[in-house]
Amino acid sequence: MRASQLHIVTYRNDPADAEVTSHKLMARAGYIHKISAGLYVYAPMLQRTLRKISEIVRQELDGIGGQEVTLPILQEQALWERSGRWPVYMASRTMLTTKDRKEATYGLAPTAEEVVTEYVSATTKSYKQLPLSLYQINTKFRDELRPRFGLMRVKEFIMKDAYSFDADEAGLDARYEAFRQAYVRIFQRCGLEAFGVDADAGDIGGSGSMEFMVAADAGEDAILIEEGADYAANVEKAQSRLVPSACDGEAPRPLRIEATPAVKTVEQLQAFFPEVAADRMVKTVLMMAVWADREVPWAVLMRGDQEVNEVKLKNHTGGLALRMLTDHEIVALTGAEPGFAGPIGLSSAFSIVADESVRAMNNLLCGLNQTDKHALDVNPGRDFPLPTFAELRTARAGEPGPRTGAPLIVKRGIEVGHIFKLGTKYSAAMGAVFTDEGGRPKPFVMGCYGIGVSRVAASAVEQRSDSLGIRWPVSIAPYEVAVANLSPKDDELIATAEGLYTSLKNNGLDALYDDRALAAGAKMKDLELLGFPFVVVIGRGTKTDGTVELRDRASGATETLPLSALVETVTARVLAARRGLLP
RNA sequence: CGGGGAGUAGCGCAGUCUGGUAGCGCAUCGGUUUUGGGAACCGAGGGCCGCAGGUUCGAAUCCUGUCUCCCCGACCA
Repeated sequence: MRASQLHIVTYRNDPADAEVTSHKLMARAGYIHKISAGLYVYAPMLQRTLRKISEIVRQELDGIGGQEVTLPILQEQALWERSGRWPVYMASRTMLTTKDRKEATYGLAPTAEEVVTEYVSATTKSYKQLPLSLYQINTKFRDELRPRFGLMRVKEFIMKDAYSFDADEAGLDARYEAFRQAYVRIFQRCGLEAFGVDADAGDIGGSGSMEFMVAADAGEDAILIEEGADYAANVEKAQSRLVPSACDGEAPRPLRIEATPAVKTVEQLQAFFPEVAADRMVKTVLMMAVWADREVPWAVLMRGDQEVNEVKLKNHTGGLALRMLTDHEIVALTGAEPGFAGPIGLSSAFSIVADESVRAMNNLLCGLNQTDKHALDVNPGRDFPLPTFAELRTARAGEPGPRTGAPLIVKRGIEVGHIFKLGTKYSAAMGAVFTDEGGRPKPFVMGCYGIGVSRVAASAVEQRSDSLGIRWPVSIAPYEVAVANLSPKDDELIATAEGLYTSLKNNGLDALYDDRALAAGAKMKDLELLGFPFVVVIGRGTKTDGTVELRDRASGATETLPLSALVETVTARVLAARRGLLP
């Protein structure tokens, strides 16, 4: 293709509202154009990249028996009521909704478990039709609380969503593993350094789930990694070994109650009682678990030097969402100002749970629901009833990992894929059954598998860019090689450039001929910003000694080659790069 | 939704405090000269100063309301 015929629009300034690299570069290079918050035009050049990513996804999923379908984006409320997810998505307000002329309410697909389960239920009646893996590459909608970072978090995005249906758990395990391996290959072929981590299943639900992360400083997720132990987990899910407190198992001392005027936080308490370390304190975190039709206040007892993990807590409560209590609610429910809640004399309105870190503590310091007072040398079981215990702590970098005890390190990551073992969550709820070998109805055993296609493109930019601009992997670059003639008025050089371009195209390369009448510097800057993996430069040298330059955008290397060797060399390079990305 | 910031030409910004004919750089269009690292000169076009109301002889500027966008938190591919 000739660059002069393409809609290429680049800018010299970053857009003022861009924060992260991929947003800045994609906007400057004209790949995206914002229409409103979280809504972007994908320009023609980006469309080529998205098409290539989609094609890699198709090849790999077809390779494990996936079949492509298209599912409706408009999904009626009644269908979501049957799975029980409508109130969940209403509570988190994740789903955009709309009404038709009959005032029937529809959700705009954030994901499609209900629709695909309905479809498979209606069309799949026998175990002989299983296993079945269906996927689509389609627009998804999420009413994000805060869209940001360019294509990273948007209201409308392209997702590949796949769903597997098996007769039993063993089948699901096999399917899940096949998808996991396909995902590894997909991200590798897209030129991304991605790795799998243990993850929370969130609103999708199910028994097991793994996220695929691209390491990048701009990533919104924190991942804890136990080196040498094959353990990596999203901080939402990560565990660590607890470092014991000095007070664990101490011989109980008599209870004391001290006046602590206006001393509310662990920090303030440490200043007030310098002899009591934070890990001898128990804080009482008050949260409201929210359902569609009710709310239940929860009190969480947590060792003073630890933090509550809200995802773990939400899962423990079974609520659809969590929120902080208002100051007014705290006073009404505990009888004390905020900052003085504690397990002693706590209202029975609260459901109470303690983190495992509290289990062995004795002689601890905590609140007793009286303003401006705290209790010391408190002993669980003696001074307040033993609560149930659960693992609710947020694991932190530096703590010993759960496998070998090697210290956890933290990395930032962008979530590009997520796979889930759903089991029978949806099929059982929606009555989606097949007939098994014994002639009995059984719910499908399901898995679901997502890849953020547009996010993959942004991640590639995020992970591989340099100060000059984007560096696309060969496999997903809009064009693999650009031929740039720096003397756009020299007929001889024009002919040379066109000849090279045609030969490269005839060799099956995805080549671009940059025939735009730009000054040499401007043209080179532009091609570097746009991120084509290889650039062939024709100019003065071509005229004087019959050489051309071959530039490798990834390495920054420039080679000078005789004109006669150029086509063969570039073709070999591109083909090698394509192969290098194959597993 | 809570807290902080911003809306002036396609993009990046100044002007607002202290009211008085709307500016700069880049981009765009025409012309001449250029052509290996974001060229030079000459000329041109482009604005409801986010929107609505108010104060004033006069509002980008002051006041009120409202919408939008960005940043920090909860959500997720």
